[in-house]
Amino acid sequence: MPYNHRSNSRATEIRQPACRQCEIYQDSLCAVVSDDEIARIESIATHVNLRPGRVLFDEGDKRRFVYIVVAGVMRLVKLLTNGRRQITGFLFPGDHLGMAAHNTYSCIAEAVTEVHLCRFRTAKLEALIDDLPDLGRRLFGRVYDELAAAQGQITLLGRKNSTEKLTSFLLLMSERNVKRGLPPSPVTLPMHRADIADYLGLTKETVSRTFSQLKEEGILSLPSDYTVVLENSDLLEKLTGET
Amino acid sequence: MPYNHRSNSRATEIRQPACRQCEIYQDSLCAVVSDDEIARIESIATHVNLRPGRVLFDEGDKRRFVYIVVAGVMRLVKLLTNGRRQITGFLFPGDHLGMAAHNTYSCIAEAVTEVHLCRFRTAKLEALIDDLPDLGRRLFGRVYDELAAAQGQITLLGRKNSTEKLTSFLLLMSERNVKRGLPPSPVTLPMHRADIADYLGLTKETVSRTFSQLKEEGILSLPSDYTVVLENSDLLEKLTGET
DNA sequence: CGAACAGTTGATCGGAATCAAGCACTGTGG
DNA sequence: CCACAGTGCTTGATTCCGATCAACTGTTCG
Repeated sequence: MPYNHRSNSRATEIRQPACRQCEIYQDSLCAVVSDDEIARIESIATHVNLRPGRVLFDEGDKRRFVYIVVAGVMRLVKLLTNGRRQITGFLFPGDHLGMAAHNTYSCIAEAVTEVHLCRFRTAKLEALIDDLPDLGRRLFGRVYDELAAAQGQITLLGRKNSTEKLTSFLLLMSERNVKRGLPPSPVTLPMHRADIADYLGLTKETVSRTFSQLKEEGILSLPSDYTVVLENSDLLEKLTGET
Repeated sequence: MPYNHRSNSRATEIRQPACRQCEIYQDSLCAVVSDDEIARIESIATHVNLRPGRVLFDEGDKRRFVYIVVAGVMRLVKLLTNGRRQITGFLFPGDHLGMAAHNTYSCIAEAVTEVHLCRFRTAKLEALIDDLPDLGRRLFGRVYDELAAAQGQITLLGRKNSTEKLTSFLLLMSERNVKRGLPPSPVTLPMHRADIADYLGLTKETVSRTFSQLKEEGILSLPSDYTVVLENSDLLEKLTGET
């Protein structure tokens, strides 16, 4: 399994719900200012760990919990007939999952790597949101960001070719690095080729071929299967098909 | 132009902002209970009309206004190099557009038909949302619905073939009918074949061929280019590729 | 060691795109 | 009034990109 050698030690340990010490709390919903607010969030939080590949919830399950990813990576999956699979998103530390207007989950949530989650009872969190307007506003902003990201993904899937899809994906991952204060390259891919394929609407063979082609052209190099060095970001950006 | 013969008379007339008399207010954000709330919404609303094809705002424009569709249909568009175009969504009466976490619009908004919109200054609406928790909650629910719809569209674009795409689209339009209290069939398509193609990630030729094939198989009939009669909904549903 | 798994590479196939022509309807001007 | 240009839809012929099928490599783990 990729990535886990890096996250194993931290993700498996059950952390006491000490939000102030949590390394992601500034980037997440829990980025609150007052001690009172954080205490109230803390009081309703419990914790969950997941091994790679494990299902957190299924499409259609009763929506009892909302989660925040503390460590590791999750994937959201939709299934079609013939075993076709679409990954609608990857979730990284600070991202939340399980919020919705309906009382069932709209897709499957699975662990890509070893994962550590913060868990909230839906009703309790929603009550807290009603009580803490700042929390609601932050959640609001998040959801709109997700919606904008979804529009980007729709455009990618509907109109981009395989090279444009993969380069767009790599740039997105690189930008994630920068947001976390890391250098844009190298990019560490926590997921397998098949997951990248199911995210980009391709097959793992095409993903592999496109990687090889970009390597051939000197645009990137692959020190390992899960580490991508962006050798020419300018050229990479030109290949995304975006205006 | 399709559809306009039906909406012309109503959509072109400038309506006084009398929310209680507005035929979509029960289905929209403005579905409030108290007279005070509706009065406050009314007080910040102005009105806009658009001819088919006109651009309401461009991607990257400063986000000054939020809109609600009162009559007609809008499309949200993203452009790529080579003039490629992806429609990320169609907006019908009761739908809103222009809400976001950022201060620029994330895509182009254009009128498909003659359109009548309610318009709100971003800052004023956001202040009102802070003031009226019910309004915020309703908006919240809407956005989550949009997110779930986007996940469906992602799955459609990533993994469905042309027949599955078109049948899924027609069923979606049929369900819209039912929600508005209309019979599931016939479905009136307000947009051209090229718009359907750019929504489904196909070409207009493929859309046309797929319509012909479904007609051939007796699954639907086309009294006109813009009217689809679903002759066999059960079979149509089986063709969507969904589990 | 060998089975299982992930990734790569090669050969072939097929579905949708592309290129092109024709049809139906609409609106316009001589 | 009718010729004709413009627009949108359909249908046909061909092409091409990515899927599929298959073989092989390298790594991990029991």
